[in-house]
Amino acid sequence: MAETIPTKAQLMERLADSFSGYYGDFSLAAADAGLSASQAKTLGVLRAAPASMRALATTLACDASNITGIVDRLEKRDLVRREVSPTDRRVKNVVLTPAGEETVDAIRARMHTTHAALDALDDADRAALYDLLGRVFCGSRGPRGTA
Amino acid sequence: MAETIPTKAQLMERLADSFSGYYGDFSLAAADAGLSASQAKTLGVLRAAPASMRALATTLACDASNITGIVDRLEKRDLVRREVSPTDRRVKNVVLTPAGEETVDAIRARMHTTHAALDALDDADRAALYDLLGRVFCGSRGPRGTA
DNA sequence: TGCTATTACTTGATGACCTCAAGCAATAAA
DNA sequence: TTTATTGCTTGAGGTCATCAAGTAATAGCA
Repeated sequence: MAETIPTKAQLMERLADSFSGYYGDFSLAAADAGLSASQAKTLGVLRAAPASMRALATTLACDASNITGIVDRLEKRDLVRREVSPTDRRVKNVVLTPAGEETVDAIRARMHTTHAALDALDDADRAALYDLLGRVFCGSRGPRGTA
Repeated sequence: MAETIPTKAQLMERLADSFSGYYGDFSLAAADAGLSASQAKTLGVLRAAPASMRALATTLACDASNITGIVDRLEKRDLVRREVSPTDRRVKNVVLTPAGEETVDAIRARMHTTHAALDALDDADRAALYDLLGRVFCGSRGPRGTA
């Protein structure tokens, strides 16, 4: 199993390649839905829960003014809706519309390369990958972020 | 170890989160070097070997005309050099300059979050992650792409 | 209460990114 | 040679991304 142990540089290289592959699959799927990668990424964040403009900017690690434009374009397509917060009239919560939800699901379903690759793993491999990624990128351990 | 087995949807979600985390770390490191993520990604591809404009476009999954602009800007900073191919005068091979190599290495070294996370893994975990990523995204199995 | 931050969001300017359509030069195919 | 293909660049048009500046609402404090 543990073949020869990769150096850290090799691991970094592989991470770069992996994310390159994932990104390609993702943006192709997004393009199929007529969306840019940034737009699709934004929808993905909102799939979990609505978020304010500020929260989106933080999550997506970009300037708030950038979010204004992205949400403008998503709203123009009825994939998303701005709702003024009832508790703080400065903040606008961005909510996915039903069409937006469908779009996210469609994009994820269309990531054929990634799906095919995951299908090739057995349960133990999937659990291991999930766990390792969680430890590396999310600081978690179990499938539910078991602290 | 194999805790409860994650569903495919959970795995997809985690891949998205992981990608997000990696990308954030990467583009921050690139910004430290005064480069955009696309420019840094291009330099990274060239770190392995020189490539023609066409090859870069294919690898980065974008239009060839896009590469023209990116390489223009990299060349303006002496990080990269265009060399007319001796065998086909249409193609231009893009080669990393010494400054370009230094820059790639500096960016990779500055990915603190990722480095810290990898440091927290033991040898077996690293080997497992390397192997799993290879199978999912590169269709390979061992540290050397053992076919 | 009223004054002063601070915060959330938007706008406008500027530059990079990205795609498409069109064009030129060099090579390949007929 | 004639024709097609390939590699790259240019230009138009739209998105992405940041910064600086502005408006509106909230929070902190005398």
